[in-house]
Amino acid sequence: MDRDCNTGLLLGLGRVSGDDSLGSLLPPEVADVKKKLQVLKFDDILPSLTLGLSTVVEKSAATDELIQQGCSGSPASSFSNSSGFKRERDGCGEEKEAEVYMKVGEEDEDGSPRKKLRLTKQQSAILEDNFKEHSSLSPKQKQDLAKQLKLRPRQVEVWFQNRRARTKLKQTEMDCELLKKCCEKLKEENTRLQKELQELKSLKLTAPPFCMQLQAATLTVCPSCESSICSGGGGGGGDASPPNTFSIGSKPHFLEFPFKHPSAAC
DNA sequence: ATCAATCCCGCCCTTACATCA
DNA sequence: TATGATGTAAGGGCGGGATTG
Repeated sequence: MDRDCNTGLLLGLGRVSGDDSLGSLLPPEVADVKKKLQVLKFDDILPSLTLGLSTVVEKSAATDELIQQGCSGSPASSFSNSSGFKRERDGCGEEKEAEVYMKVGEEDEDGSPRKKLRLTKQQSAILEDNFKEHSSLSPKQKQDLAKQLKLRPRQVEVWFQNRRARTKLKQTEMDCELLKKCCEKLKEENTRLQKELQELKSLKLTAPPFCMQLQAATLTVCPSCESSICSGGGGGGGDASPPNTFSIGSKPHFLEFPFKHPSAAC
C-alpha cells in the first residue's frame, strides 16, 4: 500500500523530526504525509498520542441515556432544532425519502438555524456494524440503511464519510507512532556505529600489530566453495573495502543481512 | 473516435454545535 | 455558572471517473 511507501520515504529522508527547510524539495507523497504530521502536531519527536478505538459506540452509558431521552420526541434522532439541508443529490427516489425525513430537521419556533443532530446509541451501533462490514456503501445499501435508521440517505453518507476520516486519522497516528520508534532505533544504531567507528580508528592508529593478529584470526573457509577467505583485504572478490567477516564486538544489524552467509564474500 | 459538459462520489478542510471536565 | 477542550454532524470545495450529447 502507499502507506508503506510513505513510511519508507520518511525513514529514508529522516523526516520525522526537526528542520523544515527541505519541505519544498520533498516529493508530493512525502509532502502529503508531512502535511498530515503537521495537522497532528508532530513537529518533533512528539509525546502523548492517543491510540485505540474511540467510536461513538464507546460513549458512556450516562451520555447514551441523555441522548436517548433527548430524541424521545423524534423516532429518528435528536435534533435540538434545525439544520440547513441544501444538498440532496442521491438518486433512487431519494428526494421522496428526504421529504419524509426532512421534518426531523425542521426549524424550531424561533427559526434559529443550524442546530445539530445527535445520533442515538442504537443508530450509531448499527452504523458501526455496517461500517465494519464495508467502509463504503452502495446506493442501495445507503438507501436501506437510511430507511432502517429513519435517517436521510445523505446523513448515512455523511456518517460514513466522517467515520472513514476518523479511521484514517487513527491509522495515521499509529503510523506516526511506528515511525517515532523506528527513528529512535535508528538514532541509537547510528550512535553505536559512530562509537564503534571511533574505536576502530583509535585501534588502527595505536596498535597495527593487533590488527594483523585479527586478520589472521578471521581467516575462514567458505562453506559453499570451500576456498579460503582472508579477511585482511585483497582476498575476497577483489574488493578493496573491508570484508564483512571482519568485526569487533557486536555486528551492526544491517550487516547481518544480506551478507550473513560467508559465501557472500566470494 | 474525440471532446466538452455534466453528474456522481469520495476526500479534505472547516464550521457549528453539543457535551464534558 | 462560565469556560475551554473535545467530539462529531454537516457544509462546501475540489478532483477523478463515468456518462452523455
